[in-house]
Amino acid sequence: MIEEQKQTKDFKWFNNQLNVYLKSQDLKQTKQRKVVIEHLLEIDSHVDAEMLHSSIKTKHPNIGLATIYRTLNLLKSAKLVKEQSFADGRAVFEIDYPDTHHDHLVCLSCKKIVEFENETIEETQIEVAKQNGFRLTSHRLDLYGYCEDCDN
Amino acid sequence: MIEEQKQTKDFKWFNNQLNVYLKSQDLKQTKQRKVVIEHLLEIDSHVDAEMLHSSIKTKHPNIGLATIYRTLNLLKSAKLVKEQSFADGRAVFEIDYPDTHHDHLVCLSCKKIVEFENETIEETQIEVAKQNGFRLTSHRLDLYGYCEDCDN
DNA sequence: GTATATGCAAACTCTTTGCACCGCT
DNA sequence: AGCGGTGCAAAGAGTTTGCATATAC
Repeated sequence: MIEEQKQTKDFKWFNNQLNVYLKSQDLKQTKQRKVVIEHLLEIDSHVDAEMLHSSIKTKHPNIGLATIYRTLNLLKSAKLVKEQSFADGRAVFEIDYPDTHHDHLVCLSCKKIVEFENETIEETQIEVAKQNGFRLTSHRLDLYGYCEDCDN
Repeated sequence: MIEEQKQTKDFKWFNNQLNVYLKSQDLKQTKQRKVVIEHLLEIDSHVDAEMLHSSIKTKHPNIGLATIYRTLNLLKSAKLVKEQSFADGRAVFEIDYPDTHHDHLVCLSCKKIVEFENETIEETQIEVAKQNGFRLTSHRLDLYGYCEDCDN
């Protein structure tokens, strides 16, 4: 129940953010876009377009993959989701809650992903960029290793 | 001249490493593979397959793109090159000199890539991992922003 | 001589786009 | 009513693969 409340709350917030963006760009809210948001929030971790589409197809078999891609790109423009591309070429998306930047610790054995934040690393990154004449806008840090459970 | 000596030296080392690997796997050394290595060393930075192919086509118009891909994958198996995919989905390759870890600063405008090393970040990463019960084995850090030339 | 490598083109995967129709506002 | 959105299928980009031929060992 608590989960459900949280999801409803997030959905309202997310949907509201999107509406603001849509209005500012003279775009429209649609059933399909709401469905994509619902499923993004339900999954609430890293998904690729295909996975999201399968998840949606069960209840909404008529929503096409192209709409998923178009909606994800729209949400990207609205800065509501982030895109990351991994070594195998697939693009992976995750919700971009504002003011909640985090990096990833990935267990190579059980694939568990732990999110973390570290102020020292963030600050040092800005400094490194500055030293090289760059103005930093974003970064990506993934740490790979073995978690307690898997490291014997 | 110094550059040329360096390249020759690197080529011999690289070629030798590859020969060891090829023998261990009952594979063969070929003209094409040597050409790919030469050009990889000459470029000596991040290349995608297409760029490498253009660079090679001038002198060796008969070497196909498929061979470039096959050779890059071979070198990856031999742990002589690393593959990274950046935000746009293209796979980018670089020579993997042993014991030379570095991270990347990427200009979002001109796509220039600057390599850097930072001891503070490396140490903090190990600590963060430890705090989360992880034993760290590797990591990937990409900083995105705009370089001096592009940031106006 | 035999197994691997190559070149070419076709196939494949992921993502985007063109077009006719649908549905917000 | 009008303009943006959708679904479908086709087109694109990047990469891999099948096959006949060439070549290293």
